[in-house]
Amino acid sequence: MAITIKDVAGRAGVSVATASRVLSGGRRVSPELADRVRESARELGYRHNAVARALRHGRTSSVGMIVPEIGNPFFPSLVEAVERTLSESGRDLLLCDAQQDPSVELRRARTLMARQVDGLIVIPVSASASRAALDEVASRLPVIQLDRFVTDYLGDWVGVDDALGISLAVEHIAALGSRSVAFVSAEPECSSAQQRLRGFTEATQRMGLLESGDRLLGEFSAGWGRAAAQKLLAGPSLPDAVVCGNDEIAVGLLGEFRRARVRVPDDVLVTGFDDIRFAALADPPLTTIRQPHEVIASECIRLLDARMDDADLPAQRIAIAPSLIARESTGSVS
Amino acid sequence: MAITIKDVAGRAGVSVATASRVLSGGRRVSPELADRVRESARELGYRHNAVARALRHGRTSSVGMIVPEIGNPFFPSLVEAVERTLSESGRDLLLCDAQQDPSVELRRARTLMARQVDGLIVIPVSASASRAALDEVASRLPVIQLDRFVTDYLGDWVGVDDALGISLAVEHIAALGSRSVAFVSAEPECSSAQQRLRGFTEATQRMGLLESGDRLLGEFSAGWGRAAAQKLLAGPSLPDAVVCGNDEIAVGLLGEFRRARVRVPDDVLVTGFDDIRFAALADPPLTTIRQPHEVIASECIRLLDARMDDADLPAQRIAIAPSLIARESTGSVS
DNA sequence: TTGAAAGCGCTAACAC
DNA sequence: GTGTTAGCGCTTTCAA
Repeated sequence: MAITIKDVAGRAGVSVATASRVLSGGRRVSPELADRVRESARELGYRHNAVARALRHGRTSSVGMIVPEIGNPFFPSLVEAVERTLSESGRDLLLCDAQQDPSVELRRARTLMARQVDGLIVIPVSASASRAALDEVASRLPVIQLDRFVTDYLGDWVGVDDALGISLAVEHIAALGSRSVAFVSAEPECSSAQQRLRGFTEATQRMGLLESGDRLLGEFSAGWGRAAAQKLLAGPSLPDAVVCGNDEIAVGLLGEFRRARVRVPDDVLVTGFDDIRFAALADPPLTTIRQPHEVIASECIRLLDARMDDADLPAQRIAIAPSLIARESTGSVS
Repeated sequence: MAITIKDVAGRAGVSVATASRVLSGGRRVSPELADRVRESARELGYRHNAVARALRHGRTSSVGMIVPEIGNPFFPSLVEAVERTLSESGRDLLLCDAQQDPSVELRRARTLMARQVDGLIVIPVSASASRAALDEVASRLPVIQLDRFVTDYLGDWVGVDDALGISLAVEHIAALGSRSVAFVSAEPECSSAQQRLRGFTEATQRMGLLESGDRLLGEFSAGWGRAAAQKLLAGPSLPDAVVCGNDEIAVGLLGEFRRARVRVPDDVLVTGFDDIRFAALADPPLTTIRQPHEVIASECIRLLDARMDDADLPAQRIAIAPSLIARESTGSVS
């Protein structure tokens, strides 16, 4: 059996109360006893039991996080930033993967609640079907929606301003002289897809651009990018530019254009969204919308802490402005 | 305060023991009482407290995992596979990021131990400096090294056969007629880098290939791939082929070759390692060595469970054979 | 300043 | 089959 505080106290010849006071920082203990306790803890190799502490305290100093799919290259950077931010305040992250399935998401939310996480960060799988999980959790625990949000759900959210991001892309290609522009993105199943679609519609109208071809809506994957490129290529004429809903789509699209000997940016401009690690390594390097992960993560934790402090705080929705990173796929770099 | 089993028992008019028996499956309870208990649990919205259960049981049904850097595109797929495998047996994953720093790695190991995880999966940051963390953990807890291992450390390990992987790549390019071959990889700081280097040396010797240029050793990043490409380009002549230590390096290298108008595979063949998501989307699509994540993850959990069953089991090292995925970067696809 | 003791929520002997 | 109770390891009153 592991060493407990009782063993430490026994060896130091003090009560467990005193040992506890020394070991968990709390109240004043005479220097002499304190030394004896620390000494015997060291000798015995004592390590505190966070489970027992949590049961006693009613807090676990841990935060749960549910991600739609950790394999998706955008999420790990967010996870990394959140984990780092939490660790600064001595808290740990319990990470769960929802496997893109709202019912898995709900199960994960329940196990995290059972584990008494102090708060929960959710990137919802779906703008509608994730509602059940959020409602159930929110009645018991501080929850922050990260990156995506559930439609008409009144709860805290921190993420990038998706619509603004797309409008940055549209303005960029318009400034480069594009008149006709296609949009390749995901079906508006999650809020990112919805907001990016809305951003596209509004920006193109505002700027009086022609929309070429249908808006092609599939999923946030390179495979869909490929398929969409084929549809565009099969059409009567290519647009001047293609704005993509995320980088994976854009990379797939670039690959298919390359295969078809369509030159980017000479024949058509292409933009992505997220600035994932490989955006800069694509051929050509991809102009995209960068999300400031660190800021998003730290705002998320700040909001979570505020919510933990005061459950009655009015809900906040924090939309953070992204920035455009111009690369060769829009010809902006020689 | 949250609903406890006491509340449920009270409302059902039974003892907490009976309520517990019903709610946590255990022993026989008369159908009538069982129904009453379940009913009142439902009405009150009772959810069990895993922390209390863990304190009582001495098991948390959770497994810790420490990853060198979750942002690195290879690790998320491993994390995903591990998380999925664990969830099949009702266990959760506590994920920590070591930020590529052995001292962070040690701290993370300690907090995971404090949280009483039932076992720990570590992808060591370093083949030498990660030793301290492993030793400290292993004296108290079942640990499995995943993917990488610590030199001369006698403990379980599951991963891909790195040397074999590289030799597959070398044989592949040799079969395609390459005579001179360069190796671009990371400094042998972690075991993957070490084994891949060894695999390269042995395979080239075995096959009587010329090694062209120095082995270029930097880090597992696209940036290093770029830099290494420049070094190769600055040399007197390009090798017939470049075998890269991982896909990120290869992708960086491809980018730089493209910029320099070196044609792949016409002028030089290039191979990667890992088969990350973007290997197939690179330009040209990258021939690489695929790691079977699912198999690796499930073997890892199997071994962890075996170790938890019997701490005296002799250490096992399970090297899983990777496979070569031929793509256009070695011209294997028309 | 220190110690004794209660109790966080749960489960498993142990009694009945 | 059911209830009573001890106790997992820890912190924190409450007394001394």
